[in-house]
Amino acid sequence: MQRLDPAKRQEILDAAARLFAARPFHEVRLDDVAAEARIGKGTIYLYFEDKEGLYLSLIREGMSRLVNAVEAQMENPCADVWDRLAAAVEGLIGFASRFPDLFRVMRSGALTADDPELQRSRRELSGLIERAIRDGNEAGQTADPWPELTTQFVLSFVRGAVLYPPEGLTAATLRHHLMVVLRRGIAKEASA
Amino acid sequence: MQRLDPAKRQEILDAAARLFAARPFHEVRLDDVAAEARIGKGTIYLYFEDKEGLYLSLIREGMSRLVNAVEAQMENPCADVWDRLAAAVEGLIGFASRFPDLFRVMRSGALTADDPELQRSRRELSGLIERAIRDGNEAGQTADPWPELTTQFVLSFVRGAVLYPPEGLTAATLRHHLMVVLRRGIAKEASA
Amino acid sequence: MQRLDPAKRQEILDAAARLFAARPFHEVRLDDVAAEARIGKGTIYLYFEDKEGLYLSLIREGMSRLVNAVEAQMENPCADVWDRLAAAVEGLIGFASRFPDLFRVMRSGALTADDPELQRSRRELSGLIERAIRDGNEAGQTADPWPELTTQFVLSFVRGAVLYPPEGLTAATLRHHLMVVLRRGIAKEASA
Amino acid sequence: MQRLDPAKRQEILDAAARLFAARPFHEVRLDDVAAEARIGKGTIYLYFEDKEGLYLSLIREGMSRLVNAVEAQMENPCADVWDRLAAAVEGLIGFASRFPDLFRVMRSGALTADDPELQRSRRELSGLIERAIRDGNEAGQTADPWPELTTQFVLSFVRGAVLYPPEGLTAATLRHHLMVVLRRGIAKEASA
DNA sequence: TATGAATGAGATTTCATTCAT
DNA sequence: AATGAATGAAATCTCATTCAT
Repeated sequence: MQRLDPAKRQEILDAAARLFAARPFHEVRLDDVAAEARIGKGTIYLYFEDKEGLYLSLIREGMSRLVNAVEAQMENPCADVWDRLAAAVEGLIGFASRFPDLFRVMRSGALTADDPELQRSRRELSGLIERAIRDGNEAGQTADPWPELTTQFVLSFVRGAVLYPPEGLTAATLRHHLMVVLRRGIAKEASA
Repeated sequence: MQRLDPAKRQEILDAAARLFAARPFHEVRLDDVAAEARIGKGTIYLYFEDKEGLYLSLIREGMSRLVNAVEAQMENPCADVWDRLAAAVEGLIGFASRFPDLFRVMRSGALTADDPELQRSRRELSGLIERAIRDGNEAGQTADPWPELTTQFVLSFVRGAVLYPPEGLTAATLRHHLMVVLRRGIAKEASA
Repeated sequence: MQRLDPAKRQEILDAAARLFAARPFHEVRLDDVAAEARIGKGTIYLYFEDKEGLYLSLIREGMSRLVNAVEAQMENPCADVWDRLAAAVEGLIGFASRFPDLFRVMRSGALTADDPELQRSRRELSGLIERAIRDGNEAGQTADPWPELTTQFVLSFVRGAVLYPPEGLTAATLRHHLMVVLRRGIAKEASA
Repeated sequence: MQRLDPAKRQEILDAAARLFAARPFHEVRLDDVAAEARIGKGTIYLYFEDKEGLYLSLIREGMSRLVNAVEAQMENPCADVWDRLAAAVEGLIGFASRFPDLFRVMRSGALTADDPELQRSRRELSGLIERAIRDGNEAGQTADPWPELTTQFVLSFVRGAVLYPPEGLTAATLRHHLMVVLRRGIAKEASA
């Protein structure tokens, strides 16, 4: 699956992202994907196992890129806890605005329940945020008895805000409000 | 479409909830639904327009029940803001634990983007929580510049916890933790 | 696979026999089978797994009927060796003329190499003829050092004569000539 | 279509023989043939019209070689009838053991019913054996009322033995047994 | 000449929906 | 009202064939 033209492979993935973002899986025809990518229908099968394989590749590679993006934003591990959390949020929101279709598909969560590679990515992403909180707990900056829960909250929040954005919400406001609530919510001394 | 045996109709919905919770829409066959509900396949068409109609009914009625549950919990409008928010959270979590399959389907968000009735329900649910926060703002108990976002936060928190529950999380713990974070996050005093 | 209407199942098999007899497997479309059987295309899948399953069922059941036909012809086990062999040949030729399409498909031998049920039937059919020859050997009527080989010869001969019949050949002549050659070929005292 | 490298053409035919011997026509992909012959898929089309053309060439040329082989064995026309028949049998069995795959494909009889060139070859092959028997009849060595059927018998005998060989059968035994049965079956004296 | 990526016609198969019972 | 056999439109997928390199 590494032969052939990687650029064309990516074009197919891009086309698929646009279509899967706009319609649920079963309403996207491979004919449409081929037309959107301006290739023949059979060509898809040179690059992907089948329709589900294409969908999974899209999500897997998107998830992997998202993890990398968040990791890159948080890269300075010595940084302050709040900086690291802000970086994580920035990474998530930045990814969502740079690849809105892909993010939409990834977050719709269909078909992906039990793919091991995806579960690994999900745990990796959660791990990045959890670790920041745990470090904060140890450093005495935060006092969060349920870091996993807070992590899910951050991820769900960004998801919700990006998929169903309230009227007039900017990325900056979203980021700011999330950080405010988060800071107040789990800081050691309730911000006092 | 509303006559016939309401109990049988509900059995079909229950069966559908179980299956749609476990698999994406296009992997659930009406044959499966009929078998799960122990009725003939044709019977589904006596109670529902078609497959999508069944799915929409499931979500619509679930959403409507959820709104009612939350509303019932919050019914005393004069109550303290925190009591009202706690009641809302109680309503959400209670519903999610009583109807886990249904909640899972409702929160997966597939196929439901543009149904007007659903949008109304969603706004109604959000409205209940938003109104409590706005009342809190006016009463000087809370100081939240973005009630809609905070509402989204509450819903996301429950969603994340229910769909991807951390090991060993109980409903009581979830409720408690959410209320702690919420209180710290938007209480007036906290920003004093 | 035993539910549904067995008569309709047989009609599908009959239609398939006609088409598979006239064209090789890959040139027979399920559309054609459905049209020939005057049913909808999907109905085939109610009665058979898939195209190959239909083909296999056709051959398996044909083979089973052929074995029964030959067995029935030979049913008197005390009979003279030559009578039994003549009966076997009669059974083969009779089956071939009663079900020419089916026989043609069965003998074309495509796709059937490694089906266990078919191998069993084939062995059973061979066994009937072999046993007659071995009994003949023991009774001192025949002296055939290779009963299996002779059995294959009988089967191949009938196959060849039926699939590629020489100009002007009648079933009676075929039967007569085969028996003459066979009798002379393996009788104990070379007919002396 | 006859230029290009004859050795490569033969390699393709050999690869095709191996594959067509193991699987029915429609299960052999040109991809497989190309891989087996270690050439590019497009190259096949330089040497053959299309897939069916390749298959027909394989059988035609195999049949032609078989006829030549049998002809060569029988080349002394003045020889004794039994010697000529033994030579024919020797030619058939020798060919079958030297080219088992090719023989298997040729004898499976798929797709070749109405090719004129093949029919000519078939008649030629039959003719060689028939002529020997007719000469034997005229010379008073044999007394066979149905030389065509006897020819069919010889061909069937070899076919059956090669396609479904009994345990432990050698070419020599096969040849010997066939000649014994044949001699008894149609010798003049035998009917005296 | 040789290749194998690309193609798309056309095959198999699925499954929501219908309807005779 | 209830059923499930029957249907066929429409989907996925295959693979012989082409053609730019």
